[in-house]
Amino acid sequence: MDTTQERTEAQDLPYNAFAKACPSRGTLEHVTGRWGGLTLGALYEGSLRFNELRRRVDGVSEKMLSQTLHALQRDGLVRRDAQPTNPPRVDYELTPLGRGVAERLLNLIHFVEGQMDDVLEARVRYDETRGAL
Amino acid sequence: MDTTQERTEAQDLPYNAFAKACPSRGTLEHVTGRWGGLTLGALYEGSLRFNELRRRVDGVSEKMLSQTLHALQRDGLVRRDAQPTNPPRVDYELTPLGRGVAERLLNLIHFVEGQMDDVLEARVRYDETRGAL
DNA sequence: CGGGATCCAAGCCGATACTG
DNA sequence: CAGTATCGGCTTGGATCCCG
Repeated sequence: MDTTQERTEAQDLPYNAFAKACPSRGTLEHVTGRWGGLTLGALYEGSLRFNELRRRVDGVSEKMLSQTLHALQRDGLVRRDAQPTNPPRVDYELTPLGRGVAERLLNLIHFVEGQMDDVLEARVRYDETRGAL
Repeated sequence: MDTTQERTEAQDLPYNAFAKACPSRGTLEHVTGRWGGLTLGALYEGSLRFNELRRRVDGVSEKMLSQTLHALQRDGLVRRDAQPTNPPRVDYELTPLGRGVAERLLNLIHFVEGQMDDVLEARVRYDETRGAL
């Protein structure tokens, strides 16, 4: 049990996202960023080519997808497999580490999707009371 | 069938975050946004006051915390409990819905924290090969 | 203490054009 | 097909000041 009131909540763990300087925050932001999560989610079903991915992640621009992919690749979550053919063919797939992240992410995504009716209802109630002012 | 080109695009599932127009994307962004995840995570252990929360979520500004809290409250994930005392006391706590989201979020956060050594190592490898150019 | 309002810098991100 | 480079608008988000 916890006698001290100062809980860092992870005295035994080396990384703590709640601390400003922790590097896990950066990775978390790549992963939960606007396109990071959807990109990892899309790749969970299997490897995809650049433009396939673009169509899957509806609304992402070339630039942002490219940027997102680079960040994820650098963090070791995505692997890039380029064949020097003509026309070029480049496949992106999750690393084992990426699969672990994507799994948790999809878990969250699906949960939220499943609760959207409640969320939308809550919004209406909120806007009724607050928006009336 | 769908003769018009304006597709509501979720014939089998009610919500699909991969579709550009799906409202779940908005909620997902509140939840996975820069401060949303950490805020929900911090509240998972119990209700907190505004400035307690601010200290927990290291680095967040008043403005962003306030903004984040409003969005989460509107989505029905956080409840605000204000006592009209002097000085004022306002407690924030998760709703049952918020607990469900926070659980999945913490799952992701802890997983990433646990893999940071691998991530950092991957970054070094990436920078060695690509940064050398 | 618990915020709201404002100003301003940094960056996110899309559109476009170009390369291999 | 698979990207990179650049420009520019719009948003994000921090700092500051203010109020109940």
